[in-house]
Amino acid sequence: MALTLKDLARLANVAESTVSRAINNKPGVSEEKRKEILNLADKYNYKPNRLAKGLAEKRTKIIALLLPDLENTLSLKVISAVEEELEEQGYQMLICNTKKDISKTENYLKMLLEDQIDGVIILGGTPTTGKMIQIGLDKGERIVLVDKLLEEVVLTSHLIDHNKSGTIAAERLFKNSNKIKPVILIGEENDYIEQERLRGFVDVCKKHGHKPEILTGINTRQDGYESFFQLVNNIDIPTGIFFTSNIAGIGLIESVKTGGWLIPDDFEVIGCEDDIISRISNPKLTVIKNPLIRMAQNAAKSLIDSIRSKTVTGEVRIYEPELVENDSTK
Amino acid sequence: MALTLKDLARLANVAESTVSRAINNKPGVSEEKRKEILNLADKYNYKPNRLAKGLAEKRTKIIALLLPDLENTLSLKVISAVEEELEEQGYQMLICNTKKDISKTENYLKMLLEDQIDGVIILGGTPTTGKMIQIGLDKGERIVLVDKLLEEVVLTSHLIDHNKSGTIAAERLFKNSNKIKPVILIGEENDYIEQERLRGFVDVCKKHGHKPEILTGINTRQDGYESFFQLVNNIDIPTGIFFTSNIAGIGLIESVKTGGWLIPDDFEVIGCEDDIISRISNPKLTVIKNPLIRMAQNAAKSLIDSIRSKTVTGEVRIYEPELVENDSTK
DNA sequence: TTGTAGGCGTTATCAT
DNA sequence: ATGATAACGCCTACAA
Repeated sequence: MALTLKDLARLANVAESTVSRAINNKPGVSEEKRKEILNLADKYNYKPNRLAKGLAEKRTKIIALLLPDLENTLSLKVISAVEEELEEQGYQMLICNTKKDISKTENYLKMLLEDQIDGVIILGGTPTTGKMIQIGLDKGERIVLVDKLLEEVVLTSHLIDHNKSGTIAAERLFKNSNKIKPVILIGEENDYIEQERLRGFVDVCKKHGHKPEILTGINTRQDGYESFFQLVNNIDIPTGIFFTSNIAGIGLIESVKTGGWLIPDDFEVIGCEDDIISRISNPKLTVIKNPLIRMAQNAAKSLIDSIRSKTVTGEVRIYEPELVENDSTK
Repeated sequence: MALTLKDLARLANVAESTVSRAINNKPGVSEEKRKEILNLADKYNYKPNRLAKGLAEKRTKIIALLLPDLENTLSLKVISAVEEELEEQGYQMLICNTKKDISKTENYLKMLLEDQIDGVIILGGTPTTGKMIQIGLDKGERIVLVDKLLEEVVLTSHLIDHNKSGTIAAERLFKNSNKIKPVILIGEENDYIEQERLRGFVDVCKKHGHKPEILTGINTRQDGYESFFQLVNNIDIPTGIFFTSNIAGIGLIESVKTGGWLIPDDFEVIGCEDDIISRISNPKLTVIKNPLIRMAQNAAKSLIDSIRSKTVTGEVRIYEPELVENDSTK
């Protein structure tokens, strides 16, 4: 069993409180004693017990990261970014795969309330209820949102301007010619993010005198593959396609190629997310890149800041997506 | 602030110890009182404090997952599998990205020693020292290894027969013809896993009267792309290539195609790991698949088992890789 | 500057 | 079957 603070006190012939002060760099100890105690602590490799400390201080230096799922590399990116930031600050991270199950989220927020974790980062796609929001309010800034819009309450949020993704994509497609036929493939029709992208895309198309063809429910590779058949009856060359799921995009590209068409000559396509899929695809995809890593880092930072300072900013930061040009556009 | 056990005791007009017994389903409470207390607990939504419980019981229901990095989807798979298993058992998971830094590993093992976490799962690639091993011994079965061979000490381990990966790959390449020219591309030459794969591959080649061409240090896409130039001087058709890095394999395939050769007609290739890369690749890669998810699940299970039962098995389980046939072989 | 003592929320030991 | 009470390891008034 490891050394405790009490042991250290005995060894140094001082009271526990003195050791505590020395260890935590708090005033009220003579430099002499502090040095002595610190040396002893070092010598015996003393490590404070997080549990006891947490119990006494009502903070644990652990934060929870709530994710909608653990399926795509996106989650990994966020995990990695948050972990790195937290580790630097001496915090630890609990992963919660909500699988979009709302009760999991609730459990973690309860832990927050009970001082068993210091804060929560919620990634977009994680479901929430009104009840939780109240908790968020009570606890002020100990919840931060990443790529998740919550209208009912003001929480520190790091948001992506998804509308802009749509506009950037459309504008890129019209860059070379106004005569390109615009198509957009989205997933869940009712999803806020997808709606924003769609809106941005449609708006720019209008500006160019076009009304884009809109295909919804395109999530999987198979969906993407089959979506081409819906376009094929009245094909106009050139056609420009923006899809919000890269894996669906891969499917689309396959069927475009199978049909004997060329990318980017006949079809120009733009994907969402600069990931392994877009980089491996042939041709390499031109994509709209979201600064997720930066967002996740900042989220972790702002969370820790607010835990430390106990201030409530309710700050909302908007991040701009950007175009990454590759070979699927000309 | 949430309700405590003490509050509950007051509400029920009983002693704290009685509430504790009731809550934890321990004997020594009349059914009558137990019902009453449980009802109260439910009504007031009582949740025991993990920290206090951990402090008193000397266990935390938290385990640490030590990873070499958070770069590839492999880590995500393991995280996901372990998380799922633990969640079912009421455990939580702390992610530790060691970045192959040995001191990080040590910190977590120290936490183990200090009862701040209940167990550790170490994934292959994470560095360890002799000192830690001693800790492992002291603590018996609270450490389990996944795809990591530790010869100095007997710990519960879940290992992959990487040698077999090599033999399966080679045998598949020789399946259609004995005249195929075997090539193997590996990464770090001194890595145990890579050596095993190489050994298995070479052995089978020998059996077929061949001595394979061996290229080492092939890790990145670029490496893979360039590796082809090393073969190109004396090309024999057909050639069969086994690479242990899929991303390098993608590079190789690109340069094969660029050279005007066909896969699988001229070159048959086999990769390692059934992942997003192998599935998206064109042609879809025939690969050696490792049952990592199953291993990770079992590791989590065996860890919890040994925590619960406090028994030491030192069990070593070997998992067999298997061939997944796709379109990069004929 | 230093020490004493009570508390954080729970479990466990010993009486009753 | 119950209830006090002392741990668990640390922090923090308050006192000296």
